[in-house]
Amino acid sequence: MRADADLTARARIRDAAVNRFAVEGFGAPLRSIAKDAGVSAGLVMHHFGSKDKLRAECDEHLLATIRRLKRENVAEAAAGQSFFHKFAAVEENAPIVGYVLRSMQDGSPLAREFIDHMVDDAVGYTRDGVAAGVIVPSRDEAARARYLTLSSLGSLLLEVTLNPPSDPHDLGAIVRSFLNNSYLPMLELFTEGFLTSRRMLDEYLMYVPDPPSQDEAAPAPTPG
Amino acid sequence: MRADADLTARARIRDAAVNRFAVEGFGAPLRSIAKDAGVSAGLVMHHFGSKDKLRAECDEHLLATIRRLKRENVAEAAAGQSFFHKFAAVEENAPIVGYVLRSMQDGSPLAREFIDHMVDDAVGYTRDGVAAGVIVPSRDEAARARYLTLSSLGSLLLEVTLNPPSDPHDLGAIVRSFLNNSYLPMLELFTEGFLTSRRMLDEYLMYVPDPPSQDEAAPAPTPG
DNA sequence: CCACCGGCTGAACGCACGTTCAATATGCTA
DNA sequence: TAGCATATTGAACGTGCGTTCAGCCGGTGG
Repeated sequence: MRADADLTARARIRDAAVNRFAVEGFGAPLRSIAKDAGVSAGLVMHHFGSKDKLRAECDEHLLATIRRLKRENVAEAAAGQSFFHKFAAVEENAPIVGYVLRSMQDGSPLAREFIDHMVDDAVGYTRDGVAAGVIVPSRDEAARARYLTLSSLGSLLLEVTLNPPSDPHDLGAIVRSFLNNSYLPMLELFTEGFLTSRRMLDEYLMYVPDPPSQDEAAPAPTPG
Repeated sequence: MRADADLTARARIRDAAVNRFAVEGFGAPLRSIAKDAGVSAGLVMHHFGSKDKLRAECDEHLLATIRRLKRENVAEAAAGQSFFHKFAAVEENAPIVGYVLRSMQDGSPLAREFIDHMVDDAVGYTRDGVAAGVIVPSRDEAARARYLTLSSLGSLLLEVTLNPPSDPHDLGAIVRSFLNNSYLPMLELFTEGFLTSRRMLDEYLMYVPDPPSQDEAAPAPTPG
């Protein structure tokens, strides 16, 4: 609460932590974070109390940043490619993307909140798209939005996990290449589908109640 | 080598390691693995040399088991649902699934090999399905197979990471509930698509060369 | 001037972990 | 029986980590 000297020290540590966490994961040593920020490890404790508190503040700060970026880019968001479109700007804010991916990797509350936001956004986009007639309606819009979001983020997470970038700057290239490889099959699937007949879908619809059923352990339509 | 006394000790340790790794991840302490197996930590070192060697042997053993299970179930594998169908038997071999998911989570070579196998299987299944006329052809079958496999496995990984089971037996319930929630949107997407017009796909096809183009920035999934 | 207070440091503590080692028990071989 | 290899243990070592602590430095108030 003092002058800028205080704030800059805290901010430097926080940013260094975000970068280290994004690159090495949350097992990154506190001492290397401190070194990146040009301070001692003790000072980190003095300012944040513990490593967990530091991470919590990073979470909070990143969530705020993400919300701001979303608000700024909400005009450009187009239905149908919204999940990916946001990551197109990954080059400029690679640390954020890396941090979020690391959060997904260890299932932190930030990942849960981020994903829930993405699902909510997807619900809105698909609702608009369906209303505009460019997206086919679903029998369970919420389930579809969650399915599409989890598929997109999950496959990205898997790809980055299998090919981890050493330099955080490489993350942009990896994400971009992933999108390039995904775009054709995704568009094909979205416009032409995958199955030629309705048989499997119709059979499934005969077995389960059609309304949106958030269920925990319903008897699956085990074929065979 | 020797009598069953030797084998059982090694095997007990290996199985205990698989279980612990599946439940807690690969950071699980060697001492708790040893306790699960009813032996001392030193004996684990004596038999396996190091924790990494123990894990390598777990990897090897699981890959062999997976290959065997695949061979046994290959008759039941049906195109289009093959990725999921395999996991339907998750209740009986939850440790295997948990271990593989943990491997994906940290991007080990086992995960890479497992996924490459899954992609290869998907290529085969879709080829058969296309030949039989039940699956629509793709302009890049390899890319589609990889896309579908990464999406399925990635979303499952994400779901399990966000809702980690404490008891490995719960893993089956989580996977089953995930499949239940995914099945409708997946079947809808596979049979009815997502977009109502071909515009985005056609526009994309105008911009890129249509033949299968493996991007340069990404390490290509070079088969064998 | 002195006293104080917060930013800041380096050294040290304590813990959990992988690993090593000397010692003991249990066979098998000659 | 002696002798030797193997299975097994408990204690100890070394390390990396988060965290604690006593103290230094610089500015501010009295």
